[in-house]
Amino acid sequence: MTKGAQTRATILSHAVAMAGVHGLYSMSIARLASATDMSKSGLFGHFGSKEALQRAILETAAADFARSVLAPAQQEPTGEARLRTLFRHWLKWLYAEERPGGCPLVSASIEFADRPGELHDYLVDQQGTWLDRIRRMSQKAVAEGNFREGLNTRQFAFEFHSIGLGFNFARRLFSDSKALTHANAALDHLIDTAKRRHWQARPAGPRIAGKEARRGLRSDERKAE
Amino acid sequence: MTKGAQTRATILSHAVAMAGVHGLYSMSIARLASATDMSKSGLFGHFGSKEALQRAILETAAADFARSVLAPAQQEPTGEARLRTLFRHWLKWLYAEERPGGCPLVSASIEFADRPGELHDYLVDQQGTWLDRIRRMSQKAVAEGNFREGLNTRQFAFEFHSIGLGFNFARRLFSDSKALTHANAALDHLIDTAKRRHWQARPAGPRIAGKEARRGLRSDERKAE
DNA sequence: GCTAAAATCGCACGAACGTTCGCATAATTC
DNA sequence: GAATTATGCGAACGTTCGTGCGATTTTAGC
Repeated sequence: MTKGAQTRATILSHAVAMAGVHGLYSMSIARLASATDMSKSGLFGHFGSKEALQRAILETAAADFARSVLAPAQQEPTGEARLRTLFRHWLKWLYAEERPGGCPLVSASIEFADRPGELHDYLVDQQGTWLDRIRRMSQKAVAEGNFREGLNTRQFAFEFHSIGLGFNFARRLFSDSKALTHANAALDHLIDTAKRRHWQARPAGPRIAGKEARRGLRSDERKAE
Repeated sequence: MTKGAQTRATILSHAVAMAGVHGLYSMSIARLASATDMSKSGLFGHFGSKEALQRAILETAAADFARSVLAPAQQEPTGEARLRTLFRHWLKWLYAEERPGGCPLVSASIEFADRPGELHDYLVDQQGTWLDRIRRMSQKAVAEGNFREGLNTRQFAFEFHSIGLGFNFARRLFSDSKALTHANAALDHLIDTAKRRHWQARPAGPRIAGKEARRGLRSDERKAE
């Protein structure tokens, strides 16, 4: 019992790293077995199928994420401070040197975005919860009066999340050493905008006319949450 | 000659779609052959190796991208209008109904971010050029006086790119119908910020103290380009 | 320390993979 | 229209894939 759970944990630790580099689908049981000094069949017995292994990998990654990113933020006071702590730990999680391949949840989400199945559904749920958590944190900052009233918190969560994706991309593909700086500056922009009572009221600059102006996207920006 | 190039194009058209869903690595020649009503060996003969096929897929995608996204923007006047047109066509490209799996270049970049080889290098180069193009367009807007002087155009390109990644993610994984609205609103935020002469000078709100304030990331924000 | 259960192994399987090769047929050139 | 080249097919290759099974070793409870 104890032994089984222990090897299982060892396997999954290697598996998360391997899935990050090769992807959940391309990662093979034989390679994973040789990385953990086990036989294919011995390793296989712990999961019963490859899909169960993939599922376990995602659950392991989600648990790590909760421990490394969510938990530290939960110990901060609510509002802006908690959001900033969340962001900081998220970036650290996205680029952890000991885990090549970046965030396995992000990689898997891209990999399974258009492939229906259990893994797809799990990822939609997991990532949806993550985005909603960001939204609720920003909503809390609104309720506390730090962020402006009427802030579109879904929009806020979208932009918050986008910055992390941009960081993940730049840091992993380009090894861009400035990515962290860019991401932090982008978060500052975002939070400043969330605070400003009327972000539309800027020093009047030349505004281009034509079809761009007709989109009228500004309209839903004030939508109550 | 003519015949060969024609079938090759047909193959690649199917291949781009298939690579978007299954990934460049997991996509198999047998499945691609059956999708194009050809034999495995007949199809294989056009490329000589799987890696050459993958490479051809990326080149096809990049050429499509240039035609669908870059070319329309090139016909607009430089500066903000061109950037907005670029963005609009980029979003359309990221979510083209006829091409499941989203942008193959983005998916492949995630897939090969940590796998060295020819494909990795190609993607680094291609995506690097793309980011640099955004940067140069924003630099043009600065030179023309529409964007503020001293704007960190690398930062601008980072944020511009991040919004697209966020859109790609939300639209594909969540089928989020609001993703387009969010992305457009985010671009408006970004461009407004790029115009404002001193974005730091906002109505003073409560600023949290502590370790967050010590990061001092603001310092490189004014870095000359 | 014995025993039942859990964990692991070696081996084999059928299927799918990328790739090769020789042969037929189609397209192009003269 | 004949000669030549380009194009595509079928069958087979060696390898790797996920998975199943019986035997063996290791662990856990008494």
